[in-house]
Amino acid sequence: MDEPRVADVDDTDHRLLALLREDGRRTFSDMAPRLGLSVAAVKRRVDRLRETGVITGFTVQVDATRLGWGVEAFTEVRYAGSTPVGDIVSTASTVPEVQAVYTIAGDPDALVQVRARDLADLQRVIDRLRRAGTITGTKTLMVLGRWTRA
Amino acid sequence: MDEPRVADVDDTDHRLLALLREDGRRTFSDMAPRLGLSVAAVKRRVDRLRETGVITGFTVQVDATRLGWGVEAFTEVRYAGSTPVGDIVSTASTVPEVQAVYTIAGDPDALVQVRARDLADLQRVIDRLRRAGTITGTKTLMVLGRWTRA
DNA sequence: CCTGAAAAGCTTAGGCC
DNA sequence: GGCCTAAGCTTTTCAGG
Repeated sequence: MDEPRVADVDDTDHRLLALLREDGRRTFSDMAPRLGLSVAAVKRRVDRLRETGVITGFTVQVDATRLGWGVEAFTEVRYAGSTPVGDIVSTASTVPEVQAVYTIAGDPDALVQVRARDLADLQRVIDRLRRAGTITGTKTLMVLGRWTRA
Repeated sequence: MDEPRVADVDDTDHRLLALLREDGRRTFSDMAPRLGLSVAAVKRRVDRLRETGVITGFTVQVDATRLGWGVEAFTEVRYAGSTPVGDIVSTASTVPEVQAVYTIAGDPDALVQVRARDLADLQRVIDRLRRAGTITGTKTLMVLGRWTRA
């Protein structure tokens, strides 16, 4: 558990990660010629990047709108100083609509990313968040549009 | 281009997507028995989910901290009413540290997610954002901790 | 229209240099 | 890092419901 915070990652590793960010299902034999390496060398690098914790996993990217989850929002949460940080996270993470919880230095205390079916659903989620711990206030930012890298 | 906003996705599709969210490199033959389908049926479903735009792609998940990008923040941006929405997005997206730009209804006008090497780097990014369009103010929320679904 | 089964070709895993 | 081989996976094709 005493691993270095920053792993040794050379330029080839960065190019490899860029290829996998573009398409996480690329095969080793697809990447090998692009990187100027043998197929086995690519596999060894990917294995090493997983072992050193640089690569934490692979996932599918889904268009939530096409699944009927068309409402996106960020809710800023402020709570009493006595509330442990973990409380808001553990409560929020049980709500399926909550995608991410960021604990923040200063004001607000946390930022909660939400994906909801509709506005009534969003309302329900916010109500639920307000019941967690000793929350003193929330402010919800409705997302109109988004641009995401890659 | 006149596709339905919400695609037909049955329960098996949802279970399939859950498996791929867990591990985007799962093989069809790994998923087939878990879904109670043949290998070919799984492939056909994945192909269909891509064609209908439900699956937009596959990607690798990387621990930015281990790559030396240890600072994460959200910057709220407020700008003059005359500034077109696209301006802030097109400017911000040219900054490599900017991970995502969310345009917001109300106040603030946008929320910019940033990954920076250190605080000096973050400062540079915020300065750059402030020079974009006619920005009237920014407020940066420093991320102390994060919880993300999956 | 949907599904499942089989075969060729390709990819991966692991040992070796 | 490269090369090799066995095992496993993907893709296509074909037949059935």
